Amino acid sequence: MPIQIYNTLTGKKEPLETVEPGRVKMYSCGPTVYDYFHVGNARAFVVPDVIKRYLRDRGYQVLHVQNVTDIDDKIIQRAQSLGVSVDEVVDRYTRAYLEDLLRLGCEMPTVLPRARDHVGPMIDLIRVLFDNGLAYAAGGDVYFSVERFPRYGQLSRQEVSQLEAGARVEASAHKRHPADFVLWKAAKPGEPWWESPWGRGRPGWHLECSAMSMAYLGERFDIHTGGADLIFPHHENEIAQSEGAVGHPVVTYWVHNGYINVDGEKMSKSLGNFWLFRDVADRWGAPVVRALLLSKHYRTPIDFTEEALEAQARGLERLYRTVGDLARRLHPDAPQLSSEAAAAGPAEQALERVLQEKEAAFHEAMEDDFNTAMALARLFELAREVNRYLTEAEPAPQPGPQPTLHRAYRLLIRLGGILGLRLDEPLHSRADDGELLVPLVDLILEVRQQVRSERRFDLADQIRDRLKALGIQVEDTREGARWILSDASR
RNA sequence: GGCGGCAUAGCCAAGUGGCUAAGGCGGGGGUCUGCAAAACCCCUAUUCCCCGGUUCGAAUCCGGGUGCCGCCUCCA
Repeated sequence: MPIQIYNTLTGKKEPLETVEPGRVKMYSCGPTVYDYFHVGNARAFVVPDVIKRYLRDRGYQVLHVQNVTDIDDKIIQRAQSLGVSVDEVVDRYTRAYLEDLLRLGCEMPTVLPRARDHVGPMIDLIRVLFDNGLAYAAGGDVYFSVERFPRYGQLSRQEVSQLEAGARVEASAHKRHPADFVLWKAAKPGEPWWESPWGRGRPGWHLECSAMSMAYLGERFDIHTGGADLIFPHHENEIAQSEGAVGHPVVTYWVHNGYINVDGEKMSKSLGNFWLFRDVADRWGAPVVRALLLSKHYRTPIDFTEEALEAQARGLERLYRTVGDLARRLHPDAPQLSSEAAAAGPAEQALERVLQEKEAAFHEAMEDDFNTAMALARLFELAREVNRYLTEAEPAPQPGPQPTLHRAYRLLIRLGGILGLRLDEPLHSRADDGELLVPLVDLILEVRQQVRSERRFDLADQIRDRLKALGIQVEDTREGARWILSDASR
């Protein structure tokens, strides 16, 4: 079945048809580097990352461009309030962005263009817009004339006349029409500037995405992503600039993710109700944040709460634990299934069937507009089926091959990987996870096992309780004790 | 004033014309276990905000209502 994508431009799900066969070109609006990013921003990074991973799994080669906005009024303000240079703000938060992006489990985009490195192409673009009669200079600024671009409003379903009537359009003495937007902004004293045919200044915010997307992806590309708050005016203006320059549609599918809410209201910098991703990741673990972002369909708003994080953490623990159990069974040193049982007993055949079923269902979910909520549900079902096999159907441990369990393990890892969840890595990790931790805990548990074999259970329990208080959860199983890092507060 | 979205169990959430309304968390009962934890099993929505309509059949389509949210200004 072809992949279905919801297109904001048409308001419908459409089958994916790429400009070039087998190749997807995707542009995503990245961060403005003036602060650490919050969970709302994180969603806008995770969504294209999952789209990319899924498309690649389906055999597409994906070229992904995600910009870094390093020219912006907010950066200038931030530099002033911190009393440091603009360059320093840009440097600091670009670094932090990349760090947090990787921690979120996102792959590096193929290209990460910075606005500062593309002022030349932006100026060229303004020239073309002048040539096409869509731009005008006024008071040192250059504006885009929305009245000269008949298709203005197509993405957000706004009419230019209605925009005029609305109370919230930015007024400016220089604008011919209230909805006109700035392409080039004259520099005030003390602000960063670039030379241009219209004097010293800097490009308008919307311009960079037009210039850089076309620079790396060409005049026609497939997918453009961003948060729903960018539909108007950012993406509307981007369409006006790009189409106004080349004379035809540039982007096929416009994909917008829903907001992250706090107490029913949009999480945003201006409201001050934001949670920085790095803070939440410190406390709950980055995978928990990522899974929560994927637990609802990408277009639906998510209310971000402690309760939701808690529920997500508990669910994920089961998933990770299942994979950990499988890994232990499959370890060369571990006691293994007898060969006759592993060969093709009814239990193995049943499990094989389940693996196929769940894999197909996972794909069915993902190809329907990247329904990660449903895909995640199939992953949970897979884990339960594997656990059921492990607890009910497993015969006495003996050496022998276990192809079904190997397949189960690989499938979980692969499907988890499409969602960007590394199920084979620890769910909780800490800054102080040194080389020492693992052998040290193993040593303690070895001694505790000795104590248990002497049936001194009160002492054994005390060790377990004390470790739990340190965030190390010990579980005794038939094959001995196992342990995971968990949140010490729970 | 214009444009758009949402309303499904105690909580979160998938499902957009027809099989038993996914899945997660929580709760109850059980199996296993020195205990605990984990895991597994069973139970936890006769019904999808309300009222009409279309249809053999609707959570799903149409009309009306109520409530909440968003965009129209920087915002992911």
